[in-house]
Amino acid sequence: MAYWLVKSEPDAFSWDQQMANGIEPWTGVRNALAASNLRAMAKGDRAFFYHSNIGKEIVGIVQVVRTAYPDPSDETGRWVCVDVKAVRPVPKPVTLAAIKAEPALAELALVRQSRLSVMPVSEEHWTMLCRMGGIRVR
DNA sequence: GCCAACGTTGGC
DNA sequence: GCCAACGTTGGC
Repeated sequence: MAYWLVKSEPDAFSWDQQMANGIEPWTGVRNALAASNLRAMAKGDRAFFYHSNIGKEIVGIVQVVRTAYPDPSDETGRWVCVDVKAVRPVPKPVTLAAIKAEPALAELALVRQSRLSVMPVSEEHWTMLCRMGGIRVR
């Protein structure tokens, strides 16, 4: 199982909406690198749900329930989306400031490439971020 | 195929 | 609201 981080501006689509809806298509990705990350997702993979611009923190965890398929919001047919399901909120949201303050997370794509909206997260980073968020791991 | 101009994202 | 980073577009 692989781990990811996906970003959303809460003004456009928030974690509260994700939890209310349950399963939701993750649409609107229009960046080649982010799209290739979407294509690499497998069913059962988990992803952090991050609020960009407002909040700037990891607020929840979702699970991939459908792998990449043509994004219905894209009329050119060139871009893809996946379906994700809300798994659980993060009890103590992990802020960008807290992530930047942790030297072991300096290599995280969220820090290194701030404009990327879909990115992989290593298992080590995933575990660390879960613990920072108040989720017991193993 | 290069690169300047321009647009967008997202942190501050 | 500003601006740095970076992706895209279009002239040559």
